[in-house]
This record gives sequence, structure tokens and C-alpha cells, in this order.
Amino acid sequence: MDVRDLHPWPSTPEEAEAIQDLLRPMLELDVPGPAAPSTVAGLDVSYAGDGGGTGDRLAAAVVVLDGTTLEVVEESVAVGTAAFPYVPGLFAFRELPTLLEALRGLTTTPGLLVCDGFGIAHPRRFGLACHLGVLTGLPAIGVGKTAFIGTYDQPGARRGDAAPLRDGGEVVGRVLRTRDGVKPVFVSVGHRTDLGTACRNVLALAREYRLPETTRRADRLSRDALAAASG
DNA sequence: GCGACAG
DNA sequence: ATCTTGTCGC
Repeated sequence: MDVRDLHPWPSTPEEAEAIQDLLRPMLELDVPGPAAPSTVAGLDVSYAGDGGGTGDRLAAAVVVLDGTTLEVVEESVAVGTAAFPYVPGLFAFRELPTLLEALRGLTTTPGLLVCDGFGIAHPRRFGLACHLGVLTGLPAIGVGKTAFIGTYDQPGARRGDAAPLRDGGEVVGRVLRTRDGVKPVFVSVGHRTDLGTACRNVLALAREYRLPETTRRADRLSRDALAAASG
């Protein structure tokens, strides 16, 4: 089954926003998240060409790591095309179909999904991590490399230092330093977890590099898959 | 009104 | 996201 069979695929930003509004009530927030998931999946997508419009060639990768040793347990890739043009706030519609196809290729059911991008730190509180969480029913978090929405004070310079990410009077995420003196990452809850647990998960996954090992592995796999697909 | 804007 | 040369540093 394809996500595009669940409901008409949006052809306009208005329709895409309506879908986000429809799915948002299904989010389970502020529930205790997985403190020590036995497996954690990282997801990422690589594009061929400019990567701005519909139809761009892409490769989606999912890498499942052992939650304790961080060793690779399973990998899955899917190649496809962007299902929506790039519009800030509607980013998920671009790669959702291909990401779900890659997830379907797994034998393992991950205890946590680590997504590239944001969860509720989003204009309508429904970023990619929320969308993937609701559709899979799995705990999910978003780890962004750059700011999107909200305001924050610069966190301390050491690994583990953090500052709340605020928007419209509410805390929507946390700016977290994963390495001493290195640019922080933006962590936000997607589904079935709390922010504190999400940040602890990220720190456990990012020991020697700024980004979680899950994200790094998925990034490399999606890149290789795209190249192998001849693009 | 003008700019900024996940990947 | 992707396109790209050189450059600084461990």
C-alpha cells in the first residue's frame, strides 16, 4: 500500500496544509519516550539535480542501528521522485512516499525514528517527524541542522548544553550542543516521545560527530544509492 | 508591506 | 537539497 492511496495526494499548498491539519490531532505528545530503544532508525534523502521541483530524482535511505552499540542492524533504500515542490513548511510531502517505501523494506521495527528536519517545531506544528510518526505509529524525533522557526538564546559551548526553542509563547524544541564548540542542532519532538528523552537519545547517538550516527549513515547510504541508480 | 524560510 | 576551489587544522 502507498501513502498516496490513503487520501488524494495534494496538488496545491492549500491541500497539503489541510492534510497536516487533519493528521495533527493524531499526534501523541508529552508521553514518555523510549529511554533506551533497542534499535534506532535514521532516515535521509539525497536528490539529483537542483532538488526544487516535483519529479526530481531522489533516493531515500533508512539505516537501523543497535541502540547500545550503534552497529548497523539493517539498511533499506528506495529510489523515486519528489512528490511535491519544495515549500518551507510542506517539505515532508516531497519525500514522504519514497521514505515510507524504504521503511516498508525493513524487517526490523525500529524503536525510534530519527528524521532529518523538524517535528512540532513547525509553523503548523506538523513537520516531517510528526508526519512519519503518525503514519508509522512509531516514536519519532526531528533533528535539524539549521533554524527554521522560533527564537532561542545561544546554548553553552559544551556538549550537552542546551537552550529552549520558543515560538508563539510555547517551547517547541531545544537547541542542543552535541560537541564542544561546534554549531548546535535543533531537536524537536515528532510523535510518542518527550523532549527530554529526545535530546538524551540524540546525545547518545552523536558521540564523535555533530550529527547523530543514524543520520550520518542514512545520508551516506542515500547518496550511494542515488549514484548507483545511475543519476 | 518586506524579508525569511527544514531539505 | 545540490553545485563547487581552496583553505585551515587535527
